[in-house]
Amino acid sequence: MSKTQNTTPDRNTEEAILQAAKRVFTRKGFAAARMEDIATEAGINRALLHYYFRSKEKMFERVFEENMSHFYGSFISILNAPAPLDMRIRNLVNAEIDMLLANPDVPLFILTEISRNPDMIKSKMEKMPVREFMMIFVSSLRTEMQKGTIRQIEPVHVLMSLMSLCIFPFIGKPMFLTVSGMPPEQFESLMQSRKKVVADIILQMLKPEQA
Amino acid sequence: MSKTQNTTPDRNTEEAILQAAKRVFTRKGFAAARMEDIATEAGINRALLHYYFRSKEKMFERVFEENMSHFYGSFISILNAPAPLDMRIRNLVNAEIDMLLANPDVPLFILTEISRNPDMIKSKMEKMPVREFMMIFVSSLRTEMQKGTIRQIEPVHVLMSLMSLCIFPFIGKPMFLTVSGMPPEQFESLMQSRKKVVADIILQMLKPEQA
DNA sequence: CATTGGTTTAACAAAATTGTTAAACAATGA
DNA sequence: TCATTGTTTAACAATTTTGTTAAACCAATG
Repeated sequence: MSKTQNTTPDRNTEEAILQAAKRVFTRKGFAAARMEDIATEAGINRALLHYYFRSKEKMFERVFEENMSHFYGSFISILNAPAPLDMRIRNLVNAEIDMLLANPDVPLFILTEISRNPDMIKSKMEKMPVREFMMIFVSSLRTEMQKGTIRQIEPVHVLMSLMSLCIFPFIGKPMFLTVSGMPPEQFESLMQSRKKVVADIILQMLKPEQA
Repeated sequence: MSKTQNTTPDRNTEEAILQAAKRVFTRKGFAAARMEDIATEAGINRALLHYYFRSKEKMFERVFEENMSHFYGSFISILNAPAPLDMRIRNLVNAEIDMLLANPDVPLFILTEISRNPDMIKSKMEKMPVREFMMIFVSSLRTEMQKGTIRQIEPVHVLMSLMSLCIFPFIGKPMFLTVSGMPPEQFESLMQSRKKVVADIILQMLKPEQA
């Protein structure tokens, strides 16, 4: 919110509200988030939320779309870059984990909302080039298999493993910290070391059999 | 609900309500679940829910505890069994994936509720022997490392990978099906084939270096 | 310095959701 | 068959949450 009032629509206020909404929705999900929470987070009162965004649903849509971009955005560009497969995988894992460190609550948010409103995904998904990404990835694997440079393996298991290994630790973080007794500050450095671990696992999966 | 009314408290009705509550809470989470939804699912009306369980919170607690047992239950017994490490890992993965096939919505439910109410976990967790499980697992890995039968590797990464590879596909299922275009009926058989894939990955992680 | 126009708010209204109660009901046993 | 007792419900009350509005406010401009 701007302390100094303007005669033109206040982009800053709108943006500040949207960012507050993003924080609250992303942490709590649609159903548990209260308009009051968002107003407080933005430092204003509820009526103003409706002035800028007519309803809770409309605000949520904006937040969902932004988070969707974060979630899928990191994939896109990397696998197009012309580089050896192993480097592309290492780059992908690094970018993905960096994105997750910057947006740790996004995966649980996205997957929860999708599970609970599966129809939403259909429409939103079409705006995102996710399927293209999948196809590119799968077909580069198949090409390498033909050449015999990697092992015969279902590409779907490779992709599923890659995503699982990167994303799950962030979804399971609170449980993991409690169970392990690890101090929260240490989590980031664990994820940094995890970049190499994950990439190594995936490349090991692909390595031609030898014994 | 029982069609025939009794003069003694009706265990069946109570149980039927609890099962209905479990289905609804597990699919929608606490905040999005409506008492009305649960009543409808159980084939009765709302007042009866309060007759058996005073409040939404109390019903939820029962459901949460049951789901918590499912979530952690499969781990416990297996790693105690005296068998070679590789067999114990294969058994663990098989049991875990079987549990998930029977309760596909449980992980997202548990992790969502824990994220949004981290305090709850502290108290509930103490009733579950999860930490013990972790300790057993970690120390058996360390023992093998001492003996040189497995590679030097952070046990925490092994455990984290194991859980990620098993659990994440169920959390990401709706997204995954949409993105891949795979028909839902095929998901179960994918998970069956995944048992071997996951166990192989973990054992590969542990195999002494050789190249 | 008064008017103008966007901005902000407090107070209010409407809707959705949870929780309560008094009375009807159905099976059992006297 | 009638009274008893646990079961079930419809109607109601309370609370929580979302959405609306009229009026106050403030900066810019003439």
